[in-house]
Amino acid sequence: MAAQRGQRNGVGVTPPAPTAAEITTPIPRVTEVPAARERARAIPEAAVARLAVYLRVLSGMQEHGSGTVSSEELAAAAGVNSAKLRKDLSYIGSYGTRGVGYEVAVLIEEIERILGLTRKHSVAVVGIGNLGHALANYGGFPGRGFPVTALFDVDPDLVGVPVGGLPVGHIDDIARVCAEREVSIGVIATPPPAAQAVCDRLVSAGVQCILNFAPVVLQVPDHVEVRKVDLAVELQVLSFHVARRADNAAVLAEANGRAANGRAVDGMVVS
Amino acid sequence: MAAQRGQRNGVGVTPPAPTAAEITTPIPRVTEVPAARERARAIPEAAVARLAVYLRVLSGMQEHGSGTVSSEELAAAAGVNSAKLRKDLSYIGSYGTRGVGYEVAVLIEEIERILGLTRKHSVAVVGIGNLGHALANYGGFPGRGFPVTALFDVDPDLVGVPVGGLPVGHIDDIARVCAEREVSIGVIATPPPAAQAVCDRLVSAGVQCILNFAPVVLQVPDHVEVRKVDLAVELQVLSFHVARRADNAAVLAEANGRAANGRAVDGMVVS
DNA sequence: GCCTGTGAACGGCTTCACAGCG
DNA sequence: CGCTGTGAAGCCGTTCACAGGC
Repeated sequence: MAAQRGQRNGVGVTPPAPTAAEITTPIPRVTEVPAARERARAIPEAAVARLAVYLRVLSGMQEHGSGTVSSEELAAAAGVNSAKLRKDLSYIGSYGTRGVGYEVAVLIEEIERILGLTRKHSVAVVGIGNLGHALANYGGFPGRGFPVTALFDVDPDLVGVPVGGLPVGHIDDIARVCAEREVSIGVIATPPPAAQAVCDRLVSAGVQCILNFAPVVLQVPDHVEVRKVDLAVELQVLSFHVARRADNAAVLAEANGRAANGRAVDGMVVS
Repeated sequence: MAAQRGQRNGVGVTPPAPTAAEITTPIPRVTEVPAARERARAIPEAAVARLAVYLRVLSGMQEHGSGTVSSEELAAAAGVNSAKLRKDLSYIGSYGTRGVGYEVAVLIEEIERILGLTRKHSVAVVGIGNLGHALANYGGFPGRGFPVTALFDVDPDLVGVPVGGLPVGHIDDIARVCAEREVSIGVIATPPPAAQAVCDRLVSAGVQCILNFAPVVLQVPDHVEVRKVDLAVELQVLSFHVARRADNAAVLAEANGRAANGRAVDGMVVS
């Protein structure tokens, strides 16, 4: 995956072009917790994403009645190695028992706390086409905690039509409706040309987190967090691997032909 | 986001536990191109994903009639810094002109070549629910080059029904149909419990690249490439940022209260 | 003079390996 | 003795800064 992250906006880094705010505000204000005082906020983004995966695996284990897991078991189920898993868990605290493992219920609780899943996050979906429909019908979104509370589109024929039990609103009402329903996450599922404008509207409406399905690089202020899901990119990355595989196969055929008599390098089934 | 990648299976690295193949195969076969001989295969995965983004931006520029771009312009449009862009492009060769920039047409061609987009990649979608419908209707998939040539589901009511102009096939025919239509990419859009079984079937059918939308960690052989798109994870990562923001805001309110008289750290609008 | 291409420095994530504790 | 928790090492991707050409 692939997340869209802006420049790291580290404190003290000179930005390419100073923003208006920086020029016109003579008295700076503390806007980032000083490194010394950061309260374990040092969880790598990659680890955060994995924590979400562990959480899902743990939920499955809890349903199957497991009370305890070792790092080895959990790691296998999550598709990572156990050292990485233990490191990831160590970022959120020490909730395991040496010689035994982790209590499933405890881990679930702690991960949910860290991920902020104890509070509900109201979601708005903008763009009720094929994808928007699918998203709206997900119904409450994965694992609960992300209720879809607003749908928007420009098409007048769609406005008012209920999708997934929720009537579609007109895009011009974004600001008002998002404020009323305290939307904290905006999902953009519009055609590419509309995406930036929709994004701007969401941002002015106070939405600070955006999940973007449109194949467009969104420009947003520093305080807004964007993650993107880009089908074209995913397919093209896979395409790259297909091509690489084909190339390697060609080279390997040749290599194996040449070095047919002696041992070569190392073995691994390639089909 | 976030790609699912197995252990790096580097040549010469002792695996945690030797596989059956390694134990029972006395004569190893070359299955990976030796480091010395690798033909610029050293493109970081992250760079590959960005190349796909550059490609899209470049296509837009070409339509708007631009013949040339500087690294600065292209980088801005793609949302990265220019150093990274130049580094990424350097992985595929030296196609720029010093003092001038890059020719749009040339870059497009070279990136397409590297990404393997000169050949078509036939796509099969499995699981024709909400999401599957949306994917099938994308019609030919982004930017051409990824024609959807097969749809599958278990539901007998769906089999035979045309979706996006293509009749849905039964899941039991995966192997035959994928072979016939030379499917190189399988897309899994099934409910979670079915995902692993579908994946296994795709793999036995010879599909080596999988795009997984099901919230499940797929277990696949080493030679199969899996990328996953995980809505729950994306939302939970955003949730984490919401929570972090809230925490910081609390701490900052306190900090600004305390240090109200003197300058603090550095400025940046936080809303 | 300007912009590309890239070695080198840097930083952050991953892996290792073992101390620490139940 | 087993498994967690973690400093340290290693590795890889990003950023810097400037040499190299046009």
